[in-house]
Amino acid sequence: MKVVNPTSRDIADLAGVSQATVSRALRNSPLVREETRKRIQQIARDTNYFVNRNAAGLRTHQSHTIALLLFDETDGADAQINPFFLSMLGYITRSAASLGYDVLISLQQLTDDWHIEYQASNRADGLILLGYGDYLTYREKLAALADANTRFMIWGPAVKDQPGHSFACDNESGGYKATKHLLDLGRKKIAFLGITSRRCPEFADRYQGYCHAHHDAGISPPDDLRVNANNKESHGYQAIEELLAQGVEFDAVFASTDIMAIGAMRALQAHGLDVPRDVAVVGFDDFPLAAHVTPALTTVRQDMRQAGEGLVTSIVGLIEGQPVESSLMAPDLIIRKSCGG
Amino acid sequence: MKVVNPTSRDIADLAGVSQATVSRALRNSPLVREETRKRIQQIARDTNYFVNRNAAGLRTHQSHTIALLLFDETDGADAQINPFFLSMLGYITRSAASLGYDVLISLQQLTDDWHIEYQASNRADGLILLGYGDYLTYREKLAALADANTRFMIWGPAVKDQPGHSFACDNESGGYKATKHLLDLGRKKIAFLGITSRRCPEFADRYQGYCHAHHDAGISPPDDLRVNANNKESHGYQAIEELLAQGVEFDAVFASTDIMAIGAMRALQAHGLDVPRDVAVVGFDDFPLAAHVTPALTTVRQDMRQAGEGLVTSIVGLIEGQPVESSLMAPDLIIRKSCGG
DNA sequence: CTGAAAGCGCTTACAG
DNA sequence: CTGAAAGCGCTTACAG
Repeated sequence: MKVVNPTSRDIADLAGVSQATVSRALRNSPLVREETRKRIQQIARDTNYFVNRNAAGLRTHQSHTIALLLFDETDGADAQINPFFLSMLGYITRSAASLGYDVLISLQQLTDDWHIEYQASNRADGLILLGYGDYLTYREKLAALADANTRFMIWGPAVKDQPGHSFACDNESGGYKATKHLLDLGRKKIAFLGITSRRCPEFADRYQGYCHAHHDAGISPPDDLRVNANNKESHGYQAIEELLAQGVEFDAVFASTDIMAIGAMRALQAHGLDVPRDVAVVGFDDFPLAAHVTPALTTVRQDMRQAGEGLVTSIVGLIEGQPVESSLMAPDLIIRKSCGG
Repeated sequence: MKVVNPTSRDIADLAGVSQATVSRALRNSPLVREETRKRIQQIARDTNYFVNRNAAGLRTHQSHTIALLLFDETDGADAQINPFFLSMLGYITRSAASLGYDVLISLQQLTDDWHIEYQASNRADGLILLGYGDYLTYREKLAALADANTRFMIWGPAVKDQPGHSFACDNESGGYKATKHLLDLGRKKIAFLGITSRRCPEFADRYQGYCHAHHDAGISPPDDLRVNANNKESHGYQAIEELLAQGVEFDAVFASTDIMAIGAMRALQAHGLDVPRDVAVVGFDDFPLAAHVTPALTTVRQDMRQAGEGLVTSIVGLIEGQPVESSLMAPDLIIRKSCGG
């Protein structure tokens, strides 16, 4: 009973059956008699036998592994991952496990030459792409992936003609809710922080929601209150300083992400302005910090659990040949303290 | 030039050499002539060929993969991972990548039957174990892992006779620094939050440091100020309520983790006590929230980068047969606002 | 420096 | 229901 690294052949010898029968028994094939199957499975358990994944994978051309590719436009020095994406990780891992898949993670610079390799090398059956980045660079890579018949799911809005499938929250609706909330509270001059170009579809969609809410309120969205800012705290900070330096008046800020919102709050506070009395602030994401800063940040929550599970279900669907549609989930406005009211 | 899923044989045909030569060329074997090697590598690039990992792994009995096993005593419902461990993830992934290893992640309940399987199935060459848990349950599992000749690194203190190797910060020194800081600020009655039993060696070590600092100051550590608490915000909260309910006096709190510290701060504030004026608070970990709560938390920082890299270097060393020692890194006291001073 | 050949440990048609 | 056999795509002794 004591074999060092048992193979299915060892189990077969122990059970007095052929190796093929062991293989069938362990995969619960109906072709093998129940009594035989149970006996074999017991022996496998007793000997700590586990099917060699490399051998099985080589035969079946499957790895039962999903590669999670996180990319970020951050500078390579710091290996800190955007906490917003990190919070999805647990859900992704768990739902992958429940469907019988392992999760391989990889951090990539957006500029890296990624990664047809994961699937081509049979390390993963499919990819989940997570990150905010420049859509134009991004898109080229997606096309290359699609060309290579790689299966992948993108976290992000379904952009017209974009290769592959995606899953995201309804960013426009989120932007609308955030802005309407501010408007309903009587705020008149709402600054928008984020990139509005089509290079960043999620931010652009949030901006669309912002505009839409203004129009519905009979206001045309003020152009001088739109500040380009990247998804970094320091950029949120700078954006506010710019606005202040220009002497533009504003009584609210809608930041495209919580990270920017927090930078913005700090800048406001550093300049002696009270949040929310002088300036109300809304973020987007509801990342872990949001509830803990002072004042607690009102924000648009994306349900990370739904996101993680949706992404995994879809990629597994793609892998297993089921039809998959890109889809959107509805975000919720989480009202805390940063808008007063 | 257009092959769908090329194998080394396809590359061989294209290059007019044998398949063996392709294999050698791609592994940069000195056995193949430079000109030949370059030509083959070029063809591989042009055709998007990547070595099939399953086949290579089957031959070599290596996966070039590290499994990262995160376990937590949290209830399974919530798949949120302790942000402290999450912050190590980026560093682990990057340093693994730089050494040519992939990272597989898995969440486990401490009660799960883990995971000889990862190595036995050839999915991973070695394991990194990350989590706080009950040492007694834990230890049994470690012994099973060691029995199965699994290579693993534990994040945590090297406990006497514990199977395997570990890497951690010097928890006792950290506890000492935190407590001495409080004592130096004139605090006299310092509550300790955490489990002090040997079931939780890291917390017990932090407590040792706490006692040690008291002794060095000529004080014997007060026993009625020691409250058992698990690594959850709610437990930190409850611990303070208990102390308050009992009417024990205290002017400072040393919590074994930032998570507990934050729960403690909230409880204090909820009861109208000012932090740090009435009660100073120190945490441990310097997890992402610590700098952002109000007042910003003074805490003992464990260098996550050093931790991640240390863990990876060690497990790769173990995999590649180099001698590896368990070791400790020095933690730093990060002074912010929660102790005044 | 290169090739022919064996074999890693499985899965699955094929035959019975 | 079970077994003998082929073959997945590599790596690496062995021979030249």
